[in-house]
Amino acid sequence: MKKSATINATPICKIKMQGISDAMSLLSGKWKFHILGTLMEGDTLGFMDLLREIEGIGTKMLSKELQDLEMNNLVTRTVMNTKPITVKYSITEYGKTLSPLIDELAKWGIDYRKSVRERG
Amino acid sequence: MKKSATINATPICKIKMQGISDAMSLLSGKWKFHILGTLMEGDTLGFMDLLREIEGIGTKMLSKELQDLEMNNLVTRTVMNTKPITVKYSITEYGKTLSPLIDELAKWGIDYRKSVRERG
DNA sequence: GAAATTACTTTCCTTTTGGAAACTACCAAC
DNA sequence: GTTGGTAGTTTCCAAAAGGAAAGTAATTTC
Repeated sequence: MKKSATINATPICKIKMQGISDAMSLLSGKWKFHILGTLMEGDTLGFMDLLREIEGIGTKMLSKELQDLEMNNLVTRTVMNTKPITVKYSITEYGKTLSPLIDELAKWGIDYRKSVRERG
Repeated sequence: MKKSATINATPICKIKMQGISDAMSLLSGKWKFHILGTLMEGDTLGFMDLLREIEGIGTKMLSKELQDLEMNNLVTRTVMNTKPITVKYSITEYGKTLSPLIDELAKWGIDYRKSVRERG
């Protein structure tokens, strides 16, 4: 008799695994959590503000990631009627639902660093 | 006066951002959460078991990701004295600390899918 | 009119990631 | 001795991700 999947074949696990895949498809990449985390702290920030806040990011990646996040309704982009024009980015209400996840991630990372230091 | 980072320059934010980077450096990639999630359900599983449980993964990626996870003390690999030899993989106690994060991720992904369906 | 600021986009390049298929190696069953 | 199961490794390749630098375009300041 040929063996097949048993654990992940249960409906509950299948849904959970798909949830993981779905979440990762929106949030993967080097910068998304940093951008979202910064916008959660800063509420509304301009493009150059974000560029300055997020250490190491370049204009191309920032622009591309913001577009991705906007498409997925996690961030809003508003062109202000100023001279010179400015653009403000904010996190959406829906984007704010990521707050527990981002906090968990940051917390785990901080604890991990501690645990490595303790073990040496 | 030249502007510089204000939000992420605060010590608390710097630590948080580093936490995010640290966590992501261990957990990035297409398969790690799936492997860890499966091992949390299945407790101890052989290589072929994991290959069967995790839909879509191939031997190369499974092998490589398991090595990564083992190196970071999230998974243990034990060669059993059976004939033919079998290998069992389990999640470590430390690996289990990822449970809240994985649950958050899965939960958010499930909710996201729901919200997309509702909006159409 | 030259420099600086806002907000990007484009191009070119390197690195990383991931997958398919084939191969190794050991052992058991038939 | 051939098939089938264990547990991988290796090779070869394609696609995705990411970065540096230059370019675009509008306006304001000096």
